[in-house]
Amino acid sequence: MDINLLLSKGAVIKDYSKNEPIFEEGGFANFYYQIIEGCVKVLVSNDNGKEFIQGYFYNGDSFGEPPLLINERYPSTAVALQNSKIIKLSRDNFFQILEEHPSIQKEHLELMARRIHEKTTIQKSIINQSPEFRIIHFLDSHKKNAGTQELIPFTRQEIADFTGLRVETVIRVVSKMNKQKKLDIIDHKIYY
Amino acid sequence: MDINLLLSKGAVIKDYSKNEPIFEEGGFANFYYQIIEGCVKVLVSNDNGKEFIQGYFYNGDSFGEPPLLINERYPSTAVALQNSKIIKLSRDNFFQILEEHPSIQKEHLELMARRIHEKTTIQKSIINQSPEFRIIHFLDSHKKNAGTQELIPFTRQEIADFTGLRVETVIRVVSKMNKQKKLDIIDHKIYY
DNA sequence: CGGTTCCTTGAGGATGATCAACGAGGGTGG
DNA sequence: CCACCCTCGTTGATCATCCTCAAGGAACCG
Repeated sequence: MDINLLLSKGAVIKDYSKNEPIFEEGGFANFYYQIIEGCVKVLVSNDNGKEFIQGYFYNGDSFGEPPLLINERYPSTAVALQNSKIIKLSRDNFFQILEEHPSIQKEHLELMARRIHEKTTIQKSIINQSPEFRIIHFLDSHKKNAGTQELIPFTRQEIADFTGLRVETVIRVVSKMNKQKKLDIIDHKIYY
Repeated sequence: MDINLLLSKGAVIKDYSKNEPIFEEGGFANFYYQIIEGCVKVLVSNDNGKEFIQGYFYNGDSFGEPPLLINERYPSTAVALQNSKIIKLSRDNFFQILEEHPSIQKEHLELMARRIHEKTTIQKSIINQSPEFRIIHFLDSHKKNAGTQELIPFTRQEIADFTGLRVETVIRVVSKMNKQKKLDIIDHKIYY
């Protein structure tokens, strides 16, 4: 969404430092957040501290809208992965923008639809049980261009957190896939 | 959404018989669907035919919008659980309604937000691994009123399909929970 | 060079899936 | 009314698999 529009409605730009939480699981949703510069991770964690990554968000992305739209508590936590500039707008003003700009509302509707679609395919890959299947789905969904082989910019721990697996499992599966020529590992880096 | 409005835009009412598919995984999304009378199950299935239920939908509910909104293929399948009357509207006319009625668009935005919220909490309960945890989450989310104990109107197979577990596991966990007084089983029926 | 962070390997164990078999109830048609 | 067939619930035994725990190696960075 246009930053000037946000500012004109009273949005403020806030700096977050690396690892600083932006909102936390269980808290009420009072703001619309959009990244101006930096990177944000949204995750749910379970009782043992194991975390499941919902997504990474970058410049221009908004995040955490669903609880804001339905006046619910956050089921997830958002933290800055680097020092980041984030613009935040209060709920009332956000709703006002949606009302005044149907095209923005439409954009958000499509965005929500896209997130649901993503979540459904992720659920599918998780239910399919096999760790290899889950990892392949993760790799596929993070490829920019089909066809060409590219470096995967994620650590094994991150892949584990995205797929709900454990690091060791990811390492073993990935190295098995390497032997089967399903991907390449060069200097510990994964190419797929 | 108001049925007369849908009809005025050229929607048609179609009868589906029990177990008849309404749309299928992999197919393109061309219609908006809303139930007039009956019941619909939306599910994803994996390679072994195991199914994971996304949700049941009843009178007045719409379903299958996300792929329609973003012009994608269905990741899931919808089937009628009983003989049902369903009203369907082509994509173009659906979009036209959204444009002409911002309040309807807003409703759908909120609906999508609610679905995301649900999915996130379900993911959370699945990642939390323990079958008991998953089943408790399912039971909680299907209770009408907190506080009072009510009959759970689902078979063990359905609970299994909602939670991604196997029937036998559900049976064993539920009967363990019964022994631990976390719920009651009377005449094979579950009260929670 | 010392400290992170990330990657790797092995052994062992827990647990849910799988397979097989059976019981119980409800509805239907002969 | 009874025999049959469904669907649903139940139980036990076995198995495969991923998690857990523990330890150490490799790469990177100030």
